[in-house]
Amino acid sequence: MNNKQLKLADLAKLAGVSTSTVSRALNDNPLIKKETRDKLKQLAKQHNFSLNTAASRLRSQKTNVVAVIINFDSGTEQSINDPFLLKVVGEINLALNKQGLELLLSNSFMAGDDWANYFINSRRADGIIVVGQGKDPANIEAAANAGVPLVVWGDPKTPSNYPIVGSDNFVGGRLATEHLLAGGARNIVFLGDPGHAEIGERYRGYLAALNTAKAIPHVVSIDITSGAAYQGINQLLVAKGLCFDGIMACSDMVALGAMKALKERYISIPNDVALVGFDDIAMADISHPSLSSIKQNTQRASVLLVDKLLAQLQGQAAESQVIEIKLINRQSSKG
Amino acid sequence: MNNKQLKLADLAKLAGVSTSTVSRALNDNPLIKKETRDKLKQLAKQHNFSLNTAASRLRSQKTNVVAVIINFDSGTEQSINDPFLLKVVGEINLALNKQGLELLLSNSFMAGDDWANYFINSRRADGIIVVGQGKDPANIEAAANAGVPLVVWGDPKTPSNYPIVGSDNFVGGRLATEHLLAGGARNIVFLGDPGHAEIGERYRGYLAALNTAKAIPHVVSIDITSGAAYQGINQLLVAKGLCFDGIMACSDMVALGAMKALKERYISIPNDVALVGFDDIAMADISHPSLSSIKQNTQRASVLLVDKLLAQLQGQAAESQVIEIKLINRQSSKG
DNA sequence: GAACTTTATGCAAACGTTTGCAATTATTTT
DNA sequence: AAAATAATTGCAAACGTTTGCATAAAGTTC
Repeated sequence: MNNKQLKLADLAKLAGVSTSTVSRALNDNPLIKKETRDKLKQLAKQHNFSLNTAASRLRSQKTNVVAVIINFDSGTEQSINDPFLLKVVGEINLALNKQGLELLLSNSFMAGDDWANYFINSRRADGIIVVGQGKDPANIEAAANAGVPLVVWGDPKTPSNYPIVGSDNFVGGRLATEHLLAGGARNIVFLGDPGHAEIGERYRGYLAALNTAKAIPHVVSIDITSGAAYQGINQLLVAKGLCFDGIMACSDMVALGAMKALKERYISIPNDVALVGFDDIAMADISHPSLSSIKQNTQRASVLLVDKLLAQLQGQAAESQVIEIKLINRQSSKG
Repeated sequence: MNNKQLKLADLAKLAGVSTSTVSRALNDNPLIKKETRDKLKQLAKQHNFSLNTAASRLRSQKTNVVAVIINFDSGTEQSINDPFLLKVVGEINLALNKQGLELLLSNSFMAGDDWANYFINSRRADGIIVVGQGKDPANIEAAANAGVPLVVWGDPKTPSNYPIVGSDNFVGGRLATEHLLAGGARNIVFLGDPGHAEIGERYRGYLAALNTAKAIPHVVSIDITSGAAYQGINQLLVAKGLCFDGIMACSDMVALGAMKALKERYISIPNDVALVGFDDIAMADISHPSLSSIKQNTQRASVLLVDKLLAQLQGQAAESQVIEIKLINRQSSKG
């Protein structure tokens, strides 16, 4: 369309002012008289001008970009398809945009192990949001130690030198388990891998609740996928029969996989086996029977993540923070 | 950690060569002797050096970034939560990474209406991938007309001056409907909004199949959400009773919403009502009964999208391309 | 109305790469 | 061994902003 790309200097010439004035005006610098600012902004819009971010970033040493890393465990089947993690990314995107920041979506494949280097030294981004603690916090710690502005979605109770925002997974696990116990379940299976940070907390909550009720724990350790859950419950049923009357699943997708296995064998939910998931994804409400779940307030979490990152970018400290959780009682468990 | 950020000039001094040599070496320019290249790369790694992308982009006028825009219809409830769209974004991310490109995740809120200006003139990205055609192609067309390298995930049969990669939605709609007819259904409801480009094609495929079979169409137009589908089917049942024996849903999430409404009323699936969805998301296999669906090969599509964008970046033309689809026959329909 | 403060603008030097061209060195040819 | 060619490397000029400092204009105070 434009045969030649307009630059700041051209705009300045058009307006009969210096480039510094235009630059300041477009950045809304109060050093420039209000009416001059408005006039120049108008002119810029009119000529379809937009600043060259490369030049701007080079000079100002600031990118206004935040890298979001989806931190999958390698060797796990939990994939880019996990609806919950993707939902969190979506919410973070909105929260960032609201602050005028952009989102560079990344993963360990691209970023390698040295995140400080890849993102910050290279001026790709000003800070990092990590979604998911994973099993091994080495990369996160290394980045934090290198002084990178960084926040993590994960379990906020984990000791760390970087802020973690997330649900109180221990309480969530305990709440879900107490709910199952209250419904009359005595033999409750924990379905998930306690080796994973957040899930481990949910597991300890589960243990605590069982302990109080003097019930016996039983864990079926699986990947965080519905397929693995389906197989896990199937195998358990084949091997030991219906030896349980409750399942506390580490996520909704996992719960739904288990639900399928139960339904296929005409095991009544919640009468024979009661079931509680975690996350409260859209499908929890749509499944039949609908799935009781621990709702995580991802929207609030995303806003907090961004706030805390912003604080760090301005040189302030930021603390980990727990997000409230809520048990959503649906048909899969006895209210 | 490092109290001072290393730059190319420092590295050059360390190695006793000029900055141009280091620059060329790190970019693997064959002008530099192989062993010098290797030595310098080694040195860079050892000193944890990484290029300043801002400077590099400014000078080379290339960003190696691709903007991905999730193109929601405004006024629609289809949201950032849609698991299918997010899955596509995930796959695109992988495909881009494989080519050494990075993904800037964006949406209409951030980018406004003038995408050429916001992304390209400002040197935020080299090209754009739009996920979803939406109801109104004005923004896409404007960008394409401005000469922006651009590809779209959508219905490839749509006439356009930009390449669209996607499934053959017409054939998909026809296939699904024929499958329902073959199972004995005669009164098949189309559940979805035909005003949306891709869904419209599915609808026309549905009509074609019905026409051949001399069956009568019936459309329930709803938003692309499971909640809307649940309500839509519920209202239909209340108003007219069980006046249908098949549902062709415009997406799996929609189909699952409908399924819930049916199950709640003890309408047998597939005996009373057979059901086919579209997308083949993970939940289709996990729901009970499992959901027959038209599988879209998103992985292949993503690779093609990236290839075609790359072609444009190199000044070559690229054409729209149809991706094969496949009917996945599960329990929700009579095979 | 001179001395001072406040407000508004311009000058010019960065920011850290990449790259056309020139210069040097090594290799081959005559 | 000189001349010609090929293989490496270095010089220095961009790329388009932002910003500290200097300057000019306007307003205030005594």
